[in-house]
Amino acid sequence: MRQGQISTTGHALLGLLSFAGEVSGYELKQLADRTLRFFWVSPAMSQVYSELGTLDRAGLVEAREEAANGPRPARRYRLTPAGEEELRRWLAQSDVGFPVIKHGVALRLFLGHMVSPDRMEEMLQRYTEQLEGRTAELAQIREGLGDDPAYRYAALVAEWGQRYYREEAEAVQVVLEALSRPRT
Amino acid sequence: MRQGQISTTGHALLGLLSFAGEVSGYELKQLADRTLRFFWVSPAMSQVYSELGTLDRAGLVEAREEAANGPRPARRYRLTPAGEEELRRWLAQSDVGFPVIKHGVALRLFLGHMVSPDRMEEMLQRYTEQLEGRTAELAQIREGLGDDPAYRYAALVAEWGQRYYREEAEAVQVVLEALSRPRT
DNA sequence: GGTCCGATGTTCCAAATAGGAATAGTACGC
DNA sequence: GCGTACTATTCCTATTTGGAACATCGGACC
Repeated sequence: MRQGQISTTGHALLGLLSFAGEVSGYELKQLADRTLRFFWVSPAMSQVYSELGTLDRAGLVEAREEAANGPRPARRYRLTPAGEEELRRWLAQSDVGFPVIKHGVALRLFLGHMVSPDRMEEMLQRYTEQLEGRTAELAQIREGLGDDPAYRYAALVAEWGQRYYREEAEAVQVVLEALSRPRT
Repeated sequence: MRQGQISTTGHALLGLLSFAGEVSGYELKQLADRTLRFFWVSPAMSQVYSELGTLDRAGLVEAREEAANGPRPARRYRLTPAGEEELRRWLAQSDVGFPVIKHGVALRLFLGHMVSPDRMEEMLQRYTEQLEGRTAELAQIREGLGDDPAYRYAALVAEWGQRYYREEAEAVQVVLEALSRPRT
């Protein structure tokens, strides 16, 4: 939890800023929802703002107040050289924990002895549909990235994600089949 | 976040208690580390105890103070009928969110433009090793479950997990190959 | 022109979670 | 008899979540 002062979320936001140029907290949250969400928890609105405050005080991002006479004034943030340095340092040094999953479907399957077969099947079916939706979303994102070398790594992650969703869908089918077989 | 008074973690603990019989907070945490951890966040020690307190006050678990003259006295908890009912209700009614992953490896791959190729490869290699370790752990657990119908669902989850780890390992290999190809 | 709606933009608050440190008693090997 | 590891619980702090509340702007619509 402790690595200097900046949390993992803080570093993730620095990472997004390294793509984004100059954005408001609101836009940063939207960017997180379009990217981070697929492999990390997209931080809450409130956390985006409080984290930006922390990063600002640490000199890792720079805020620019928009002219008050323009449209909707907003504070826009961008990465500073110190911020980029900190991000590189973190990427090089921080230890990479094993992924943590909060898998509600697996949790409920685990407690299957307390769930009606109908409900279980419905749940798995619904998950399959959600997976299709996600796959489509990700496919569209992947397409949008093209083969622009600037998005090389994002593309790799998107492809990994698509693979994962496909595999999950298959795994669910296997479970459904196992459940439909009468237990010995 | 709000579903009566009991959090998701609370319900997960109720679920574990439905397997465990009568256990102390410490044992419950250990059980969570051996089971829940593979598909959910294993709650912190402190949270296990505070959650047990909440569940107790709600009448969903029952505490029994061990005789003070015995060995290490411990408060042991077991599920009450009301607790089982609540668990069934929750399983039947609560909505099942799409899984959330905190995937440090994917996060760092996403930010690959700021990571040295060596570090990236080392990280992916290390993840592969961790996956092998986890697969072995899970295989052992799966074996321990045998084909006891009492553990039917646990076995399904364990098999799903093994599948997932295998797939992750393959996906990492694909990424490693893509990275080793010179970019066009 | 006025009015409603949805998107933008930010702050605030309460609760849940995470991650350990601190504290103790007990068992067990040596 | 002593050190070490395991059992057991409590406490503290920081992080994270999930929204409500507030305000402003741009268009759509009548």
